[in-house]
Amino acid sequence: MAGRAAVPEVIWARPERTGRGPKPAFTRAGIAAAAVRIADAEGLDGVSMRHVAAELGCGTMSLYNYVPRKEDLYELMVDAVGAEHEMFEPTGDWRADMLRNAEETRAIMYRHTWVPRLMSGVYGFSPNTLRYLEHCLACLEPLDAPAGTKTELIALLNGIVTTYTANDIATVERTRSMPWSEEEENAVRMAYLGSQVATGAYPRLAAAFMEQSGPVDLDAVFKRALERVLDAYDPDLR
Amino acid sequence: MAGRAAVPEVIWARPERTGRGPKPAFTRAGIAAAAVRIADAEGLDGVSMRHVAAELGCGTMSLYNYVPRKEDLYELMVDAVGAEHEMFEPTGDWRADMLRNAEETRAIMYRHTWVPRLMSGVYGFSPNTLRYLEHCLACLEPLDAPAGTKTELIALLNGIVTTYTANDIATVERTRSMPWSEEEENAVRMAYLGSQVATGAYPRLAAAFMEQSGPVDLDAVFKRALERVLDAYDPDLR
DNA sequence: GCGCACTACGTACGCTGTACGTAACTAGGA
DNA sequence: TCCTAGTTACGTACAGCGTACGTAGTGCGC
Repeated sequence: MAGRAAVPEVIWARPERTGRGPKPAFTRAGIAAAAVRIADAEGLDGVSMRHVAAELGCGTMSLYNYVPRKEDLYELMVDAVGAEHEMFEPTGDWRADMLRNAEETRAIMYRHTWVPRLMSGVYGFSPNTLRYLEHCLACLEPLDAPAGTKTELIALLNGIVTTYTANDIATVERTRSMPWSEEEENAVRMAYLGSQVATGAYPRLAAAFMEQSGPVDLDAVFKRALERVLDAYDPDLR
Repeated sequence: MAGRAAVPEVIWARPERTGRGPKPAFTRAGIAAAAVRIADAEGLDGVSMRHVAAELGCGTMSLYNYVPRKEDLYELMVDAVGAEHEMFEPTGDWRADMLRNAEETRAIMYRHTWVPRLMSGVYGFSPNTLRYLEHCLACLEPLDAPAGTKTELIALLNGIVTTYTANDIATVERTRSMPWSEEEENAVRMAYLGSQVATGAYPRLAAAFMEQSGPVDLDAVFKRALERVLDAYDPDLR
């Protein structure tokens, strides 16, 4: 093979196989699936080139025939879960459709808690990302607005889904290799937060804390935020 | 010392020093500053326990007296840049104030391009984070809404800042240890994107691409998104 | 049928986080 | 005042990481 690329490269621009030589034993999809399986089971930190290779049943360095850098493996993983998006027929109600898209993205992240951690490092623009973008634009067809505004809305919604879900999920990933549980960690953190608020150094924060009774319904908060943003882009409400 | 904690721990709940034994040679703030210096200069991947220790002029393992786990070092770093937020006197115009807060967060991220990568792994609730939250609540005092709605608005705005800025910045961090420049990488990626759109597989995306002439003004896009969200929470507009 | 592009993969290097053990130091209690 | 227990400091060591490089074998295109 002799030497990795000395020039930037998009893995999707690489043909999956060229004619010459022995038939490749694996496919990109298969590799991605293996990596996703490991990440789901052991967390993102369990995904090492060695581990993925072992899961596939090949030598570590053989993987590099398919994936030039580990970062590209991440790219493959994000694209793979992107395939879980159901690209339904738009109903004509762009608000409902976009809400559904957001809920689905959220569900994907809950299924694959490592996704948010990869989101801020990955290129974007993988095949499934592009298909999803196209799908969103199809859903937004009934919305009377310039294409630029539509893509801005899509980005905004995706951003909200990511940040709202990421914080909720982070602890799952973080505690995976720890000798204590997610609940224990959350309890300790909440205790600390309570002690800080109780010092009186943050009066308004304290008031906000007092106001809320019982645990926050994250799902409701999430939905409310989405509705607000949709409102902001709805011509019928302005 | 004998053994690290076997129970979850919030580093901020740990007293910075206890009475007994030799005086500590370093402070949390000093350690955080060293780590931030390295991350700014070499990227987040340059921040290793060894490297930070060397920057401080002490043995690697001495660091562990101050920072039980590397993750806590990240916590310190995020808190340290949080101090760069100017906690100005609220003007009474909550929209303008929140816009200013968002712009400042964005500026901080541009100064420290590694921040977004840490955002989705870190606890939150560090001292400076709490101070910032309190400050935001102070800015939102004139807004007539329940405290819950206000915190939701703050979370929403922060989320938008993070996602919008993260994507813009990711390439900087990614290409830092690569033999090619950020511009080269972006050019290659845009070329790929163009080729994909040109296949005709994504007609609506293609249309959106055609519509836009010249490079996107990211700053304008960012500001527009913020304004929309503020609209959505402005009682005067509903 | 030759050659070359390709796959496969073992070895090795420099790096990581950090467990553990030991030596030096100093504040608090007797 | 001295003793001791808790602390700091830090060298060594280990398991694991990404991946550069070299070699051996395979099969398509000329």
